[in-house]
Amino acid sequence: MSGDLRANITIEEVAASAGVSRSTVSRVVNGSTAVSPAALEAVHRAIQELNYVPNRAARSLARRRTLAVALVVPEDTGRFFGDPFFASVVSGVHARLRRSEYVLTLFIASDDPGDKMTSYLSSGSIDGAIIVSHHASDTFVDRIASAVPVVWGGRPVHESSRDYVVDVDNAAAARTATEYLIGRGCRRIAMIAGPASMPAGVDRLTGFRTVLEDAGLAPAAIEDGLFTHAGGADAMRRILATGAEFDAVFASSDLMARGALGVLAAAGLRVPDDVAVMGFDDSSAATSAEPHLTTMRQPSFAQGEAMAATLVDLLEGRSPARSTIMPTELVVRESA
Amino acid sequence: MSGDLRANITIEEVAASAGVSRSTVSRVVNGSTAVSPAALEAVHRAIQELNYVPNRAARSLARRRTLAVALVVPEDTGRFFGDPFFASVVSGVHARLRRSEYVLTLFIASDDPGDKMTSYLSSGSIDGAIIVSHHASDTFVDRIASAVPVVWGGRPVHESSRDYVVDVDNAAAARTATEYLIGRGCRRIAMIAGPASMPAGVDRLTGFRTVLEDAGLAPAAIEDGLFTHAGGADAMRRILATGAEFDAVFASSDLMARGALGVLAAAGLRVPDDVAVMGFDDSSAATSAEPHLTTMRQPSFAQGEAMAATLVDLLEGRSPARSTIMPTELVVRESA
DNA sequence: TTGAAAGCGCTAACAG
DNA sequence: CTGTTAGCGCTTTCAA
Repeated sequence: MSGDLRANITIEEVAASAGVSRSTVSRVVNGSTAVSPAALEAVHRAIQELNYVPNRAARSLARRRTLAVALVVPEDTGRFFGDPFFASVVSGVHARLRRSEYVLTLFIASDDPGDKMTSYLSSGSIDGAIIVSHHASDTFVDRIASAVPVVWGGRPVHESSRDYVVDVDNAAAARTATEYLIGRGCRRIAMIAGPASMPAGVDRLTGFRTVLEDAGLAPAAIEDGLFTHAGGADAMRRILATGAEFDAVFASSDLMARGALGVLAAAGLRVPDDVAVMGFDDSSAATSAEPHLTTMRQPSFAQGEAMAATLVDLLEGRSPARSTIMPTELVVRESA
Repeated sequence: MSGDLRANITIEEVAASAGVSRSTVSRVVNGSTAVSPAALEAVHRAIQELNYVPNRAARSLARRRTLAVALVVPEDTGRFFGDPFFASVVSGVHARLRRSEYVLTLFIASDDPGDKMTSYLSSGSIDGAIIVSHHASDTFVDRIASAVPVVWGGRPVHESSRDYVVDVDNAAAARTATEYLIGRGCRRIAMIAGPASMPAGVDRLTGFRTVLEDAGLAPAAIEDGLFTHAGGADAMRRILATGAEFDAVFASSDLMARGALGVLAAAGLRVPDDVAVMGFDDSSAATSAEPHLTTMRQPSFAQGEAMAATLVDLLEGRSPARSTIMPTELVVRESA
């Protein structure tokens, strides 16, 4: 059993069964139009009957493509896997890829220049990559982007004209969130921001600041929550420790908001009565939080699908949009 | 750029450069011993100089193997990605695979009998699989296991003599945890268990019950927390709602324990003063919880490595142990 | 519209 | 120990 070949039927057998040549079978499999209806029909029947599935290695070899794309995850896997937002993005990527001929390989990238990453990439193990969560300090992303076509989930730290990106308008979304808080009567709003090394973190902070400024308000506090649960909790503790007064906290991710919630509860503060809490993402963390989070929804699954679709288009020679901006939406629940 | 071939050098060029035949190069690449020191040396130099990396599709085609293994994730991705325990397992799997010739593909499996999963598996897209988080109701696992060699992370629901599994002694670990709680003076212990459809959930519950029985104690309550954060919180609420008295709660995972912690705090109960809380896993959730969780450590990264190692051995014709039981360890922090 | 033929880059007998 | 010889299963000119 171990590793041996399942005697799959080949294109040759399909051809024989359909009474045509290999070439013709190949043509119908690959959707060429130059096939007579009769042949088409015969081949389809043969494929059906024999349950033919093309051998991917052979195709790959002949076409000089790997038919695989990588989902690039930073070596610090907790950063990625810890956030339910990404679970949903991955589902979307997978869903779209499933309808394509590409498989999704998991690629945990490290910044160690000594690792075999580059040789892996250039050995043609991958036709393209989707890079989702990266910091300014991650140098591996450049190595990857220079080796294969890349689609970015969220605008990259170093933007270049060759980039393809799927994103939301983070600044606008943060503005909407902040305006909601102000509309609700909050005046001393603290922010638990994402790291300054990540575009999403920066853009949301910018949106927040803009609205506050326009309203003639000053941030009650701003702390980096690292986009993690623990980081959000720590940030909340730091804000509490400063003794600053605040009637709301806006966290750049639901995960951080949930971390903050725990600290707030431990400090005896009521949400939303004493302090309103606003999240971002509308990931499953929003509804697993207590109380449920008011948040800005990102269409995570659709974002994943869009990333995959963009990459597939790119690899198949079509010309996808360089930038796909997905809509966000305010979701009001209990926390604010 | 899109999808085109990077003109990689081939085995032929290496052979020419080294002054030997393709076969000899192939032999050294594949570690055959039957090569003269001189040839070995020459080939190695040529490989180095030319920066040769074998084409994986060609190898795959010739060897009739895909050189890819799948990490099987249940369609409900949140179940998997939401738990930091798995982030660590995946890292371990990846780390081990990196030293092999296999790539890791992500395979989101569904129970939909109509999907193309089976044809995917039998089209030889994968040489083997690692299945990590599955319920009794997941039927896809059987389809996978009957198509390719499988290594189970945690004993499978339906055990068969052909299985290879990497696990911890869940019952023993739960016993240790429970004994610790009793030793600490707790007498009314509630449990937030994993689902009855998952072996790990069942085994831990069994361990808990055994110790209680031996001590002449009865469980204060038992609720299913679904191995999720939200499920843990809900379970805690249910326990609170019954009005049962308890001085400790033992959760089958850190994630559930953290969910419970939030509810406890909201209810005004002090941990560990009013109630001791014990987790399981020692994942990052243990230290992102407030207070930090006392828990049973599982060597998650090593478990991942062991799973991958077992699968690689299997695929390469070696005979790995059918069962690898990894050690657990009590980690005392603040919560109990 | 179709088939023949020539590979894609590598492995694996089989001789020698 | 090493080279020769066949493929692995599919795509893709090139003629017909």
